[in-house]
Amino acid sequence: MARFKGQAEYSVDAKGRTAIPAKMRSALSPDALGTFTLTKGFEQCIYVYPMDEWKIKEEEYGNLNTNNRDARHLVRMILMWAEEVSLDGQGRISLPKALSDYAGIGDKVLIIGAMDRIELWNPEHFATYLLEHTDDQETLAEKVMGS
Amino acid sequence: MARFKGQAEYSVDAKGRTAIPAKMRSALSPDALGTFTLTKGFEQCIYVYPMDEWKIKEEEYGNLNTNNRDARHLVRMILMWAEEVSLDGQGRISLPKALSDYAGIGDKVLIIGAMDRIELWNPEHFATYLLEHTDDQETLAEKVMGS
DNA sequence: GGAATTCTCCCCACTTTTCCCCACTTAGTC
DNA sequence: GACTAAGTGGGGAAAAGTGGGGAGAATTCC
Repeated sequence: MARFKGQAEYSVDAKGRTAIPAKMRSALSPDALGTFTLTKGFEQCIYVYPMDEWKIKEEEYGNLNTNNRDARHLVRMILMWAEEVSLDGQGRISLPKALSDYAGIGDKVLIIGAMDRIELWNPEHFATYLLEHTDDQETLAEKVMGS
Repeated sequence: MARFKGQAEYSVDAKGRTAIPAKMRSALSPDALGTFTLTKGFEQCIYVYPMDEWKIKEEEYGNLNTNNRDARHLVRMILMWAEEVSLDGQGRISLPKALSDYAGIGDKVLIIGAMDRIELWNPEHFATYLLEHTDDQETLAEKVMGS
């Protein structure tokens, strides 16, 4: 499993391309073949899954019971936004317009490593997000991992 | 498990590099391969985990369910600050800018051994921290380890 | 159906940063 | 007091990030 971490603010050029940090590229499994699936993330960001990780997610969605209205809806919502992109010779990907609109990404993007995925944020949105979630780490850690 | 101890005030050069004290380097497990993961510590310092220790932490985060809002936030908060660095030929690491900004580290750094991790402090911040936490060791020991 | 436009992708070029290596200074040891 | 190891500083090659040109495919418009 890929383990992404770290943060970086990169620019998005006029063609809608942005580089994936070298540190994260080197964390990629060779199975990913330089291909990612981008999709709508929670909290107005873009999730970037390496191909191999995405396969696992896809599997999970495939196993949901499609007779369940909520499951059906969830799968639609996730898949309709999913888009496959590949690294170019310079280690960049190009952001699909629908997704960068959703995330409000202009000419700057904040790239965050979050375990099995990379997240792309509008830097200002992220700052706001941080202000709205000020729970300190100790409390959170206790809530989530405690016991 | 590595057991770091001791303290030292070292300089940070113009390129943002700082040496890891030889005493601590020799306490490293060979499994760490001279690689560390730096991350945001409590009380405005930087935590430095040898790679082998970090792997254990990472494993825990990887098992969290990212469909849970709090878990998602926790993973972001921790991993976005995590950065992997390696010792150079002279036994130094280079401090990522985001972290040295957070810790307010300029051209001097206080290096403290703290069991399984090393901590990096702005020397003045640490002095202030000491003044603000004047409970004497006996009282503390009783509070924490008593009974 | 054909022409024009747009879009995508690949390649090249430039700038900045990072990393590796060499060298000097200081401290500690025999 | 010389030798060895530890800490500090800097030069230069290599890699990473950024921007843009141009060929070819796809789309649109007439």
